[in-house]
Parts: sequence; C-alpha cells; structure tokens
Amino acid sequence: MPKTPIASRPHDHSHCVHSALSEADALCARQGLRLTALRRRVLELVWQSHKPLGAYDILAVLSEQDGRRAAPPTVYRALDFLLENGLVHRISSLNSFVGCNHPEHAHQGQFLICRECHAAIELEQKSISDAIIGSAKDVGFVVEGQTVEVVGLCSGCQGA
Amino acid sequence: MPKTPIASRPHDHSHCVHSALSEADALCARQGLRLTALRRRVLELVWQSHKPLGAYDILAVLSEQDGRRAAPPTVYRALDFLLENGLVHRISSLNSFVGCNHPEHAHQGQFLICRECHAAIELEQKSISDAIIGSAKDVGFVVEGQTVEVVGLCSGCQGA
DNA sequence: GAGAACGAGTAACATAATAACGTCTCTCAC
DNA sequence: GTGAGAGACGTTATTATGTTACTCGTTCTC
Repeated sequence: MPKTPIASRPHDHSHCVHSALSEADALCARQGLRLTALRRRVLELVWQSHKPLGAYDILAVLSEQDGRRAAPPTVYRALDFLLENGLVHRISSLNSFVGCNHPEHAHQGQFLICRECHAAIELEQKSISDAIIGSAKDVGFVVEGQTVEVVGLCSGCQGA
Repeated sequence: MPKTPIASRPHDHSHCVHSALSEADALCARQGLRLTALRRRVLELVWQSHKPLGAYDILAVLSEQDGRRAAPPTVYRALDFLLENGLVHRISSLNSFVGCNHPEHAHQGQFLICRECHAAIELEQKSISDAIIGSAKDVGFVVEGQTVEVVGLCSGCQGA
C-alpha cells in the first residue's frame, strides 16, 4: 500500500462540517438571522474545503454542481452575510475564505497558511493581538481591525 | 484662515522622497542591481503618495502625466523588482503598494492603515513577530513570511 | 391584504493581475 | 568590432476578482 503524506490525504471531516452547520443554525436562530438555503450551502462549501476557497470556486460549484443560476453577486452577498456574522473569515492575501472555528464570539483570527498543502490554521492568540495593539498605541494609533496572515510550512509538510 | 485638519493637509515631504530615492540608488549600486528610469519613477510615485498606491494608479500617471506607453505588465514588472529588492511593500488587503522605510535590510513590516486618511504607517516590531513565530511554533508551524495589516484611526484622525 | 424589507437573479461594468510573444539594447567573451 | 545571450520593456490578449444598478418575488408586519 503506497504511503500518502498525511497532509495530502483528504481526511474525512464531514462531521466537522456538519457540526459547523449545526452551530451556524443555532447561532442564527438565536440572533434572529436568516441562514437561507443559499447562505447555508455557501457555508457548507467553505467548510468542506480543506483549504481557503475563492468566491469564483464557490460560484463554479453552485452553477455546475447545484445547477443554480449563479452570478458573482449571489456569492458575494452570501459571503458578506457570513462574514458580517462571523461564520467565515476572509484571507485577503489569498482572496479567499475559510470557515470560522469559533463563530460563537466575535473575533478576528490569525491565520497560518501552509505553502505546501495550502491548509489554513486559525489561531486566536491574545499575545499576538496584544503585541499589535500595544505597538499601535505607542504611535497613537487606535486599532479597529487586524489582518494577520502567515505563510510557512505546517507540521505535516515539513518532512517533504 | 480656514483650519485644515493635519491629516488632510498634504504636507510636503519631497525631501523624504528624495532621500528615499538616493538610498535606493545607493543600495542598487552596491548590489549591482539596475534601477532603471522606469523603476526609479515607479518608486518615486509610490513614495510621493501619502497613501498606498494601486498598480493602476501608477499606470495612469505613467500614461497621462509621463506620456509613456504603459500597460499593466510594465507597472507590475517594475513593482516586482522593487518588491524583490525590498524597496516597496505590498499591502494585500488594499491591493496596493507603499515605499519601504528601511530598505537597507530585508524585513517584512507591519502596517497600520488609517481608515480616515488612508495613511499607512510601517512598523517593525520584534514583539509582534516574536508573538507570531512563538504561537506558530506551538502548533508546529514554521513561519516563512508574515502579513500584518491593521486598520484603525491614526493619531491625527481621532478627533474628527 | 397592502406596503415595507429583504433575498436573490441578471447584466453590465470596474479593477487587479498574468500570459505569451516581440524588440531593443546592453555587455562581454572572443 | 561583433555576435550571442540576458535583461528590460512594449504590445496584445486574457484571466481573475469584485461591484453597480436594476428587477422581481417572497416574507414579514401591521
């Protein structure tokens, strides 16, 4: 049996996807938000992917696989909703999107992006935020939003 | 005399631009790099702007003001050269570029971007880098490149 | 059930970046 | 000097990403 490197083996995380969707259902119900079929589907696609997904990737699936007549605004509106409500994050250095691991509280994560397997690992390290806020304060700058995107090699890809 | 808020007063920093260009000249001479007229002009434009400049903004100036027949590749190639040699930084959340304050040594800065006046302040805080590298190490991730872009209000814009 | 608010389809457009190929001009070995 | 090679830049076309404006139908509210 041929060995497959861990990182490239598409490990089945359908249970993760499922639980993320349930959590999103609950969260939206609680806050009176409408997680429509389209929005839910987009969220599902983002979660299903092991790596950050571009808007046009989502668009392609909606058109080809779901048979929906979708155009860019369809996708971007759904993504805007998901972003606003903390269900996904945007990775601006990749122009793409990942599911949020902790939608239950507002935050902006930090991301470790593997240049080999393209996985994105979400962190939420107070030490990083604090370092940023502190340094900003030193020059009189008030922080409202942080974008921290780190490229490198994940543990699984370092041997290769 | 009408009061103009500090941030919107286009304070003359032609001496900054000039010294940045001189420094670039010296650096390229030292390293045997060719800072051609085009590359130098692009660097000058980036420095002249008080805020991050998009590739197509640069393109417009080259075409309209300089009368040069320029197309996107012209600008992107010049920017690639400047990026590779640490003379400018790219702000990926804005798809735009700023002059580097410390081209003399390789680094990736952190940026504070004012949502009001759009100025970009470059930081180079070891405390931030270290926090990132440390957190990454905890999950076995090896950092190769960092993108830190912070949105907020600069000191000059906080009154408004 | 009338009207407001919202979600989504549609077409066109705007902006950002790259690909592929050609030409010119250096430089440097010979 | 000269010609081969490399590098810089022009040119055309294309791809990728994101937005605007308008429409229609549904749902929510009263």
